[in-house]
Amino acid sequence: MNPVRPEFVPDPSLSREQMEALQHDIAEAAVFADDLDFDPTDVRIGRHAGQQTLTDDESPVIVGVDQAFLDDRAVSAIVALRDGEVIEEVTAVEPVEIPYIPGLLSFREGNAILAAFERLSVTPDLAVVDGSGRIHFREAGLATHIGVTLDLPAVGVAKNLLCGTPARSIPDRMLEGERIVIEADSEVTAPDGTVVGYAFQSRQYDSGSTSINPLYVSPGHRISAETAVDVVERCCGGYKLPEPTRLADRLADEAKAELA
DNA sequence: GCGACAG
DNA sequence: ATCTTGTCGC
Repeated sequence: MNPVRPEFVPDPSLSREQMEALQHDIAEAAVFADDLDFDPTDVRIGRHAGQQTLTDDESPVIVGVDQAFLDDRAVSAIVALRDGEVIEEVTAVEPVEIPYIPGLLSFREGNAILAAFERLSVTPDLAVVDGSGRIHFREAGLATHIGVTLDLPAVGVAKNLLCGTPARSIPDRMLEGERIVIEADSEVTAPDGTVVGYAFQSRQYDSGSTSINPLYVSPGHRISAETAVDVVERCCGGYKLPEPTRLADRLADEAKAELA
């Protein structure tokens, strides 16, 4: 698929000010409420896979998106799943123009991701992107940028919190399935207290001294914070990361190995 | 000025 | 994200 909003395609040659201005425009175009063409409860990946009661073409197509890097090149990988089964895999390699800058990640990785989407033949119902969505200084993280540019429902899944404040302190050990609201604070453009995402414990050990950290889930586009977590939970299959992300991560590593 | 900061 | 073997714990 191709950009529906070409004016939002990330241009790494922009000045920092221009990048931030574009993010403000993207945030205004973003929809942080459910506007999905499928029923979230029909997402059955991981442990729910195969228990589908819908016909194939009624099951939502979920794509996982992840990147790997080699020198000054970014490898973007997309894995499309329907009812827990891989139906398509694509990769794309693009040169990276700028270094990693907190808050401007989409300008570093965005073009590789969009190039991969151009190679994708199926039309996804939802994208699970590695990184933040609305949990971002200007409410325009990678998942939001990609989602709005393609007008594709998207959720952001990050392993660390970029900004925002947990409604209650995150304990050393969260219980599996537990959720803690992440609210906007003075560093986020949204009014203080706005729910911009959730800390979500997708997996946890039964006991012991070691524990797994939660995921930070936030809406990217056309989905609410609550539904974003619901669908991510339905995408998990016994591991910390949702299955679409794990598969895309592995595919990106394999594609990277082919480059070396 | 200080601290904080997805991948 | 990436560089990397063994190793501690379940």
